Amino acid sequence: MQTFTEENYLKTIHALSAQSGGEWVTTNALADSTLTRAASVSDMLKRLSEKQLIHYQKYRGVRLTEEGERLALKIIRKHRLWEVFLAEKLQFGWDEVHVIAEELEHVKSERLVEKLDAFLGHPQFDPHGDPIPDAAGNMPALQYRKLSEILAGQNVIMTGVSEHTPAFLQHLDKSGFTLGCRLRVQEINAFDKSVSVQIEGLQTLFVSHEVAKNLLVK
Amino acid sequence: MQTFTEENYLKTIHALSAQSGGEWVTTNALADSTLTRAASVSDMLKRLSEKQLIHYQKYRGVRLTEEGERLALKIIRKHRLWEVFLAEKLQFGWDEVHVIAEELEHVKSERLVEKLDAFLGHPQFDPHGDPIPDAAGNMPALQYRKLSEILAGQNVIMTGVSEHTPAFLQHLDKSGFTLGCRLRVQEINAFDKSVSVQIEGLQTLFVSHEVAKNLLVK
DNA sequence: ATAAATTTTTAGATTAGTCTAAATTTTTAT
DNA sequence: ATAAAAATTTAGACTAATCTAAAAATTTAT
Repeated sequence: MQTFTEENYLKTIHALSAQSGGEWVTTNALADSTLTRAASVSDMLKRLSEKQLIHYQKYRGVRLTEEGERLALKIIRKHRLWEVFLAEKLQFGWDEVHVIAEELEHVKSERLVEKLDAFLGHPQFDPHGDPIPDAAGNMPALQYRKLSEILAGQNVIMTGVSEHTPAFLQHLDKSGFTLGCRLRVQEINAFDKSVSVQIEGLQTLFVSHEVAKNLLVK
Repeated sequence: MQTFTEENYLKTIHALSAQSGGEWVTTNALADSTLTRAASVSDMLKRLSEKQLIHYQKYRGVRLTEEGERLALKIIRKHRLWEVFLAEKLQFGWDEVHVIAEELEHVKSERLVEKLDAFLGHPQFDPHGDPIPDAAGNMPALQYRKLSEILAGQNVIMTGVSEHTPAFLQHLDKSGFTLGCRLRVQEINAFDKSVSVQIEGLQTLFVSHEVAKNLLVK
């Protein structure tokens, strides 16, 4: 049985590892993500390594063992299912669900997760478009592109975001972006790579390259 | 801000205090209820006292301050709302909801509680018939009697239970008792005080005095 | 009313998770 | 290739929550 904190480390290691394409995760990267000091991370890595949840080589970094991966995916599954619950059933905004799900994800009942999943109709994606692993830990592999990579004249559908901060999500709300909306890229500014986008049914607007990089489409 | 453990102490002090009709709660009673040792309780009482959440007199016992009471009621509110969610929305049995709600009750979002309350239709009672405090901490005062106090020949409605163990609740399930069911007390055994009860629509059955004491009716 | 029994508190240790400061290892730059 | 910089680990300390064993206070029983 893992503690709250251990679960958070596993989740963070998984995220950083996925983000870097399967690379070994470094102590400092973990310290940044968990808002602790490198020394604290070292201590925790020793503990997780003893529990066989990570492969740990001093000074080199870590990656999850199979068991660690399994546990991380369980936590991610719970986190995303709760996010769906909060957004769809309780009408929370997509900018609000993450913080609350950070607590709910640690509630420890298998039956609860499976019943919640059924109650929600076995959703495949969370309110940010992130895929929800199934009970066996299988994650719907999704191929997407960044809006910043789309050529002028193309039509796409918004499928997700790669930045989850409330500030970013609220900005999208204000602009009129919602998951599933149809977009037409009209022009790309050669100088600053900002994009002029037409959201179907709404007016055309300008999106900075910074924003476009974090908007996922297909 | 309180820790998980502090919240549990407040909740337990509230329960023991209510149970004893407002008496000061003793260290040993708390040790029994929280499954810890008296020494640990003493330590915690000192801490809660410093935080002004309890009135604590060494060797005498404790009771909640106004602030402590307010917090305890918030936790009880959350606990019971989650129990309703688990039973009504996720189809958990009334013997299963308590353990899971023990974890959910510590999730810290005011907005979450209020939205959950609205989603559930502002329920007044949890799946065991216990009243749910409102956002201001007001608890619907309920008057009930124990089935063991009802005279032969009387008709009553089952409104709650005063024993929440899975074993007891499963026993009631097997017998056919459900919240709100109509009961007719047919006879009381003079020797062992066991009660013969007719559950409306079902057959007559015998209930021990022990069980009858924990069945609440009006 | 005082001795015995019970309850409660204190003293001192332990564990998980954190910290700062110092030591060590690895990487980078010349 | 070696010195400087950066990253990581170790050492030692702190807090919350727990424990056991011993001391102190209260209650009970004669």
